[in-house]
Amino acid sequence: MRDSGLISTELLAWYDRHARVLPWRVPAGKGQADPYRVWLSEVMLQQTTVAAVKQYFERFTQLWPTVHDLAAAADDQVMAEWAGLGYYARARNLVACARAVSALGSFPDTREGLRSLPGIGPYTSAAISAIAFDRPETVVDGNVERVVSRLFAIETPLPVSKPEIHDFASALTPLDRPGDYAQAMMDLGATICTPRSPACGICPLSAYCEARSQGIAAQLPRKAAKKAKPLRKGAVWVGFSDSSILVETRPDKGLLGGTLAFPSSGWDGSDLGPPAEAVWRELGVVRHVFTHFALDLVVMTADLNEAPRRGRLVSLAEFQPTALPGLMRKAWALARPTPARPRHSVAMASQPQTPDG
DNA sequence: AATTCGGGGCC
DNA sequence: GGCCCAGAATT
Repeated sequence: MRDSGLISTELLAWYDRHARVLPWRVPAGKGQADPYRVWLSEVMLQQTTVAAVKQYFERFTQLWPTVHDLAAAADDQVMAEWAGLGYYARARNLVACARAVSALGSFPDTREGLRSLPGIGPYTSAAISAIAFDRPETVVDGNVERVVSRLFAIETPLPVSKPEIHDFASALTPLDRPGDYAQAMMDLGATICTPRSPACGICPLSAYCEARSQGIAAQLPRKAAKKAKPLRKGAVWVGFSDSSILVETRPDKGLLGGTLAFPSSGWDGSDLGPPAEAVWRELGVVRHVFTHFALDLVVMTADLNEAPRRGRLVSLAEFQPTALPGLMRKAWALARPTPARPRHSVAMASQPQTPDG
């Protein structure tokens, strides 16, 4: 059963006046979106804020203007350019998807065809289908979940309410301008129907909002309680040899999979030792918070005189700290040779350093 | 249905 | 310090 259309009509009218200007977005009525740019932005935006994505999107489209360019890129370079954005399985899937699409010749133009590609799930397949191909697919992201939960005053907590939300969202989706409509819902959620204090006073849908009439908008959607994050501990070893530094590429599977890193201990039960025999000294502790646990990582350093058991030596001239994920950048910040803490200084006393707060 | 995946910005 | 973010893949 499809909605009468009042809500989508009101929303599209609002979007025509207040749409956000974004690097991957084509203004309404100004031509058709490039599926490659839509796809790239959607993957980058998975669980990631618009502000964080912007610079990465500009960089990627500059380096690789088409899906064929990206398909031809080296895995290591893509991983290096993705470094810092998080959820690195996205980067590995990005390359795999680009190569599959390049082999096909172009992006599939249906939700089902897109859904079969690596890294493209229920949300992203619907979003690309709607935005790039103007198909009336039901696009449900975190913004839509919030907007719909409030419009219909859905009290069932997430994620149990997902099917119900999808049904309401499906009924709202218009046959005309579904791509603009999908982006309008997300703009509304991002700028007006916000999580904590929604701006109902200027919302174009306030007259249709059941939660607003009940005065409970700010309390929806309800969510299941979250588990507490455990604190794990580990060590990372930043070894130097002449003008080289010891690094490794982490296994594709698991945390920080496929990223450039310094050799580290396990921090989930496994117990790897130092990557080389050396006199290691402690530089401090870095704390890093992941999605499901926090980590205190002791940063060790040494000058290496023997061949390392694992990892590889790369010259400091070629070493690119920007290719490191966030956690390893913190370790680098402690271990990095600086004028204040030179590597080879006989004058430097071996005073213990205080862990950063 | 629950867990595993990052990182930053904002209250 | 917790919450949220244009979620997907795996179990």
